[in-house]
Formats: sequence, structure tokens, C-alpha cells
Amino acid sequence: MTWQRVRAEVHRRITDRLWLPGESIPIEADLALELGCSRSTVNRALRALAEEGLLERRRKGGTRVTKTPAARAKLSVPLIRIEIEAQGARYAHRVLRRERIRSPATVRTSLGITDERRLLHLETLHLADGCPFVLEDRWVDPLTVPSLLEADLERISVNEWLVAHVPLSRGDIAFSAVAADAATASILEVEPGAALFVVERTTWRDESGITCVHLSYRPGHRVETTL
Amino acid sequence: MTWQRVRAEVHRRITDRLWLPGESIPIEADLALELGCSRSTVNRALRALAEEGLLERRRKGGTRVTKTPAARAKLSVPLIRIEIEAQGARYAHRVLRRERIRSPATVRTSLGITDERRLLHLETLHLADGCPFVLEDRWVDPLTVPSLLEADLERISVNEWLVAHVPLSRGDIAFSAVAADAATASILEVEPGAALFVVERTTWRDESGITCVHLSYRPGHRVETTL
DNA sequence: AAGTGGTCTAGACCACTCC
DNA sequence: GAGTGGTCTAGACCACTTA
Repeated sequence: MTWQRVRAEVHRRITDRLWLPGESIPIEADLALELGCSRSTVNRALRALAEEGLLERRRKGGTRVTKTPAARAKLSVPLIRIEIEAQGARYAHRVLRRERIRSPATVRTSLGITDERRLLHLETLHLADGCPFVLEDRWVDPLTVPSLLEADLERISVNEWLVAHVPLSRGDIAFSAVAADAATASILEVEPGAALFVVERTTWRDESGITCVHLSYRPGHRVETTL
Repeated sequence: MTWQRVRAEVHRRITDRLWLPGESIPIEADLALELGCSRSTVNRALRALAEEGLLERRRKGGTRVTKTPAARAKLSVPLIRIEIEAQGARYAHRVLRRERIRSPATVRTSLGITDERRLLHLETLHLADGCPFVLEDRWVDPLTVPSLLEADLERISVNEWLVAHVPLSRGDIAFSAVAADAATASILEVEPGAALFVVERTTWRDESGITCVHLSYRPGHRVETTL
């Protein structure tokens, strides 16, 4: 009995409603006995189902079938270059603006910056086969990534530079739909008011904010994944 | 040495660039020896890091640090009612349309339906504190969920009914931004052309398509998560 | 206080894949 | 063919939580 088979069997009992939502299922030891395997194997199977949101586990409380499981999707947000190349298009980018200025309060807040220091502000247009694909508006705190100031961002986009040099970080990400303002519309070569897919990301390393970025995708862009 | 500490230590060696992207790291047995724990513990730690996308593992090939890790987010898509109540608003829904008709080819294709059978088509408006929040346009194959035909969908929304009665299923999900057409705009009480956040989901049970749904969110809606 | 899941261990065998 | 990760086992102790 492999843990995958145990998992499949438990999954079946839930879908077949032998174990109803909200109900407790047998404890690991009993399941191990019934299925003829060790408790470790049962543990691994149940742990996997709990990570998927189908089971809820508590010490002493036992394991229950989740009442209303939220659909869970694993989203993978690749580099913009990879995203474009995956469509079979040629990637290019253009730096539209690069300046070191005081940042708006909203940016300072989301990065957790309290003083008045100037941040690096970058506006980059990413192109697929020469057509505007996404406009990147990014603020970077040079205190956390000083070497970025010397980087040749015409060759490597900030996006890629950061992933390569600060690969591991935690952050928030948000998706929304926004009507294009005049400036953005003109850069993306769409009508003002067009529905843009917007991704906002704030990235942290330990306790200090590194960068926050606003991505405005050309209409038609989709983010797809599997449940 | 717990597996979480092993994981943290390996994570540190990657962030500190002791192990560079693309490089192989020591084999499990050696790490176990060095860190003073059993191989199982190292295995669990490395497996976790691989699931996060930081490591790539292959039998015989060993374990390598991922070159360009894609940001990975776990997205949880809750019931619309839960979503609204989480904002502190009162939930309500209204069934705008309920009919049994032949479906458009696009719907038949995504559900994998080959014959001409009529599907259940439902249009439901979900309200937060009485204000339109999201418009749900859904097709259900009654062959896979026959009992839905007798459900009282004025009391329980289709959305919720399906989650409760067909809780376990796989599916695709896509996010995009779309300009509101006249009909949708009037229902959501926004200007035609407004930027709507759109979620499209197709849900399967085993090999048969259950339902496909198109959700048009009122402008301002955001989907947030953590990397 | 006691029951349940969380984890660690040491050892074993197996499956994959690179050389 | 051989090296590496994948997994199973039996037993043990611990941490949390609820009854």
C-alpha cells in the first residue's frame, strides 16, 4: 500500500460520501490497520489531502472532512520574458524612465519605509514581437539592493535582474482589472479606458521591503491555472 | 534537528549564495550526516523546498538549485457568499435566468460534450449589501448532476449547491480583464465599457465536464494572495 | 488527563536515470 | 551498472488540544 493509494482511497470515500462533510474520519492508527500499512504512510496521505484543503486536522481533535472546501489553485507567475517566449514570440524591453526620486506615500507605506530617502523608479515596457505586451512601473529601495544601481538595465530588465540577484523573497500579489488612463493607453497602444489586467506585487526580504511593482497587461491577457 | 530547521538552513545557503542557481547540492545522505539527523528528515525538508520551486530533484541526477524560480502563489477561491461575508457585507443572490437550452459550441467544447443535449443555463446576480457584486453565467450538464434540476436555487445559489453536492473535482481557472458589454453593464449597474475582472472556470469530475462558469466582477474587485 | 496528530530515527528496498 | 531520490516500516517520543 503506497501513500498515493491510501490518498486515492480516502479521496474516494469522500467523493462517494461514505464520509460526509464535517464528519470525523477514523484516526491514523485505525486506518493503517484497516488498509494494511504503517501509520507513517497514512499520515503522509492525509497530510497531502489536508494541504489540498479536503481535510482539516487537529491534534486530539482528529481529522474531519472540510465542509465547504475553497477551490485551491497553485499559481505560477513566471518571468515576463519567459511568459512571452512561451507564446513563441520574440522578447524585448525598453526602459522608458529611470529616476531616483522621493516616492509617493502609497509606495512608502507598502514597502514599510519611514524616512524620506529617494527610491529608484523604473518604467519598463515589455514587448512581444515588437508589440507592447505589458507596462511595468516599479519602485526599488536601493538600500536593500545597492548593486542594482550599477546594473545595465537596458540589457537585462529589472524584473529579471531582481529574480537573478534576489531570488528568494516573500511577497503579496494582487490581481485586478483597471481601465487604462490616457498615458498608459498611449504606451500600450490601446484605446483610453480599455480593460487592462493589472498585477501588483510587493516583495520583501526578511523584514525590509525590496520592491513594489505595478504591471498593466495589454487587453486579452489571461492568467490560467488548474485547480 | 527538525525538518523545518533543515529546510531553513538549506534555504539560507541558497539565499546566501553558498549554493548557486543551477548547481547541485550535496546528496541527502551527506547532508543528514553533516546536519546530524536522519535522511528522512533531510528528504522531507528538500521535498518541501522542491514543492516551493526552489529546488529541482531527480533520481540519480541529484538535487539542484532552480535557476529562475517562478513566483508561486497559492490561490484560494472561496464561495462567493463567503467572499462577500468576509467583507462584512450582507449576502444575497437573485436568479435572473434559468433555462434548459442547447448550449453554444464554445461551452460544449470546454465541457467535452459531443451530442446535442440541452444544458441548464443559469444567470445569477450576487449582491453585497444589496449592491451588485458579481454576475455569474453558468452552464451545467444535468447528465452529471441530475439532482440539481430539483434544487431550490432561489434559496441556495447554484455555486453553493454545487460545492456542497459535488465537492471534489478538478478544473481549469482563468483570470482576465474585459470591458463590460451593454447587458452586463446594466445588470452590474456600471458604465458600458467599464473594466471588469473576469474569472472563468471549468470543472470536471473524473472524465465528464460538470459545469463551466463565467464570473464578471464589479470594478474594484481584487484577488489577493501571498507568494 | 488523555487522545490524536506531528515528527524523528534507522534501516531497508525500490525506481528511475545518467553514464 | 551504479548512484540518487522515493518510499515503506516499526517504534518511539513529543506537542497540542479538547473533553
